[in-house]
Amino acid sequence: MPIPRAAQTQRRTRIQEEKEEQILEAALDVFSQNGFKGATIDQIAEVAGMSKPNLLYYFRTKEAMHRALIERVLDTWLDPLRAFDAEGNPESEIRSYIRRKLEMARDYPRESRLFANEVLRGAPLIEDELKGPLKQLVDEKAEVIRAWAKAGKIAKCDPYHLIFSIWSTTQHYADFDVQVRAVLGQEKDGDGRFEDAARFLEQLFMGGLSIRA
Amino acid sequence: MPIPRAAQTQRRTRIQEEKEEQILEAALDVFSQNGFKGATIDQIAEVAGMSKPNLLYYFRTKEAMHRALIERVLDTWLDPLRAFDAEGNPESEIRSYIRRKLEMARDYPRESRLFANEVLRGAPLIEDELKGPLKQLVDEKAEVIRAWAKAGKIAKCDPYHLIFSIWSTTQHYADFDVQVRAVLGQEKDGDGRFEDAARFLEQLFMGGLSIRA
DNA sequence: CAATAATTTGACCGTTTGGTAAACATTACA
DNA sequence: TGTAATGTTTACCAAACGGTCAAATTATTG
Repeated sequence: MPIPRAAQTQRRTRIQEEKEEQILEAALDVFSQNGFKGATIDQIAEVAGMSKPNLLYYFRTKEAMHRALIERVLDTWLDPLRAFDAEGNPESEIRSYIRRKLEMARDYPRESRLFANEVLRGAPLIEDELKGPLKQLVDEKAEVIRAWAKAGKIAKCDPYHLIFSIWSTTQHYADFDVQVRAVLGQEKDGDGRFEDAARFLEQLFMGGLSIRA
Repeated sequence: MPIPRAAQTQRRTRIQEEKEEQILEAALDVFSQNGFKGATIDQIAEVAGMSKPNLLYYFRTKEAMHRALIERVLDTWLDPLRAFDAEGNPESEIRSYIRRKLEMARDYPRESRLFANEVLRGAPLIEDELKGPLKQLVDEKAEVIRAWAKAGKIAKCDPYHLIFSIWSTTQHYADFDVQVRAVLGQEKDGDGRFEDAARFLEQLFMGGLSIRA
């Protein structure tokens, strides 16, 4: 048989592992910068260092590539929120959640932009993920926050919007990086802006939740 | 002469005004949802209710359309920040800035997404605007905030990151609307989420800046 | 109303794009 | 080592795309 596509085989060969990894790495580069429609298979193939048909041997369509990429990244993307611990104390939990999210914006900006692009155009590929697993996870953590508020450990506030605001403020430094750099100017060009942001955001959220440091 | 392009003429006819308006309105729809590369001229023409060559009679290229659109929108987009008044008192100024930005996210989500798309892909068209006029405006307002902090009217904080955090938290409700809806579920489907968001954000920023309400 | 300028359209063009077919090369394994 | 499965490449296709052109239509004005 001439066409046993990689995706159809039962066991994955060493080559499959390597090449798929290579492709997804390249795809992350291209998709995150140009969005789904803006990215071309040729571009991804070039970055991955292989021919277009070879690439399509591993992923049958552009959409299949995008889907595989997003699903893989989504999983690790939510790790910080999953680490949010009901048993811990509010201050350190919220503090470290902000810090982790900010570190992800600094260290994995492509992943952040990939999501931003996807959500911006209506999240056609991950709608179910958002309404299902994501909502469930957020519901769970929102309950934790609400309990903290009820116990008087933090100020009463809407836990959902608290989570949204942590997401947005931290991811801003990845998604709007160009704008942030432009406004801050060249003097603050290294990763110093992340430290400043961390300091500010801690102050903002600790104060906003009436937690004195 | 057969081709006196609209853009080249000295005076604008009534028809030119109307059609260019029509086109930019349609372009806003399409560009904001699909990004620059993802949008097609045919799509815009269809939404605008005219033929593709007719559209290209008013804007010679897709990029010209995009540029015209972005420049026009950018101007009104910064109005809330411009309204930021050094003479006013910190509490009401920051409060109303947040409120205005949130209203814009609610009432002009397409404009917000247009920018998000543009900045996400590196802002090739507005790089100069960002580094010039925008930076200048932000610098100016940052100085106002810094003065407030120095006078003890608000807590000491990095004014740039304060502005970034207001931008990100408010625009989040336009740019990530799909995600917000998915997480909040259907029960909170009307514009109620904006009121909740406004309440939360006021609490967050007033507390974060040590302003008691 | 005539004539000139402005606007609109259908047909078309070259390029880019996502994807395929089939021949060729390599690897894994009996 | 031979052979079947896996992997790679060259050449190609149809559709979509940005944009052009000349002809037809409509609006403006002397």
